[in-house]
Amino acid sequence: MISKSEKTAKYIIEKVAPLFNQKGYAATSMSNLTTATGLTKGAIYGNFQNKEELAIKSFNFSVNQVLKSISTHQNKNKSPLQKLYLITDFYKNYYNFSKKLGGCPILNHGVDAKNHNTNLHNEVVLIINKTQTNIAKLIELGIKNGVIKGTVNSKIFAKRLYSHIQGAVFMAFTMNDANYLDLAVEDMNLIIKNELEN
Amino acid sequence: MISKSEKTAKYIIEKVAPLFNQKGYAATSMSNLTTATGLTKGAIYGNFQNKEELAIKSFNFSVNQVLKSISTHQNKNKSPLQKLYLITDFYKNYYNFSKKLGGCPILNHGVDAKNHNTNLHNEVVLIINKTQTNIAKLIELGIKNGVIKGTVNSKIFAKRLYSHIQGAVFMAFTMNDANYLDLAVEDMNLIIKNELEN
DNA sequence: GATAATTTATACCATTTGGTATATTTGTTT
DNA sequence: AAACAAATATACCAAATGGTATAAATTATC
Repeated sequence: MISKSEKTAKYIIEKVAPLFNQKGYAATSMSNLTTATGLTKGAIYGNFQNKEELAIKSFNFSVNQVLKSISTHQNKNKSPLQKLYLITDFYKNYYNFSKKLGGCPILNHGVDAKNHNTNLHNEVVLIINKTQTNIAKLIELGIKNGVIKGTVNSKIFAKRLYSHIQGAVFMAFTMNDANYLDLAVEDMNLIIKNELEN
Repeated sequence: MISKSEKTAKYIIEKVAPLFNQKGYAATSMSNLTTATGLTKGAIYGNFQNKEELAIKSFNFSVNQVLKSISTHQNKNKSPLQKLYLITDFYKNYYNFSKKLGGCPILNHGVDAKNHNTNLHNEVVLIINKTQTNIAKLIELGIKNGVIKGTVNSKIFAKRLYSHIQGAVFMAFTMNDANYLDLAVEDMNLIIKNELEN
């Protein structure tokens, strides 16, 4: 049984997550939150300890939207190598996808939280590490299966891949030009082919 | 002859630029500016129309620090191809370099200004376009000189290169790990060698 | 349907916000 | 040094800040 407050808490997060994503932690005011939700401060503070807790839960909500969508996309193929290609393929549409979330939560909170909220920033670092670990695991599995070269350093490759992606995400949003993502995906696919494939 | 106010205006910008860079436009308050400068609001508003003008001039100050340093670094070699390598080489130390500025002004303001100040954001776009054009020009010159393949699309290559760099900058700062820059530089040098060199 | 418990709205708090008008200080010219 | 101009400090503004105490309304239990 889902309680009333659990429902409103979820409702608040959904309405508020894009705001934090766009404006950042410090620049998102309580009045921004009340107008976005149509609720009052009483309702918000009744469901969350403070602005920080709400911001962190909102960030995790946004990130989960991304991670779930990547995961679904990856289910199209069983091979670890093909799953890597499905990651890059996912980012082809990431500009439009993340626009609905108010931009890329990793990029935006990564830059913003660094100087505004340590706990939120730690959360960003956690997610990045988790994602990179998942990429590294795919590579390790590919090596085990014999489809990926055994000489590849999986952790280093994951860092390179993720860095490459986030660069394109930043450029796409800042320049309002999704082509940066297409170019990066092309690059990454070539790198995967040349460096990973056996 | 340099007037008193010109001197203080410069002084204010120098003191204030790292703040805007770190905290972003909206989250940097007037009191932040007065404590950072040791001056009062009267002095600041006497030299700048408003917060926006100060923020834009601060951004341009920070960016010029970067551009000047790249330019100096590039003077080490005349060849357009080698000048490209000197760009990637510059970014090897960019983590420590830009830390002194309060982080990468392009990255930070690119993300922040997008949702806080249109004029400031336009300034960021301008600088990125300018930088990419300079890279493209180097490539064009290299093609003319016969050291770079004539088949290369200079503008596309500039986008790829810049995107790659900024991704590493973002990751280095967010993860507090300068190694991302080393990895990206390695990647880019290889791409330059394989795709550009005749 | 009355009572108790949970959830939301209201009213308020001291502090801070960006910005301005004016007073004071500083620098320059004669 | 007097008079003037330029630059900075002070005092103030209404509005907004994050947060809280409490009142009102809603929901759940019996």
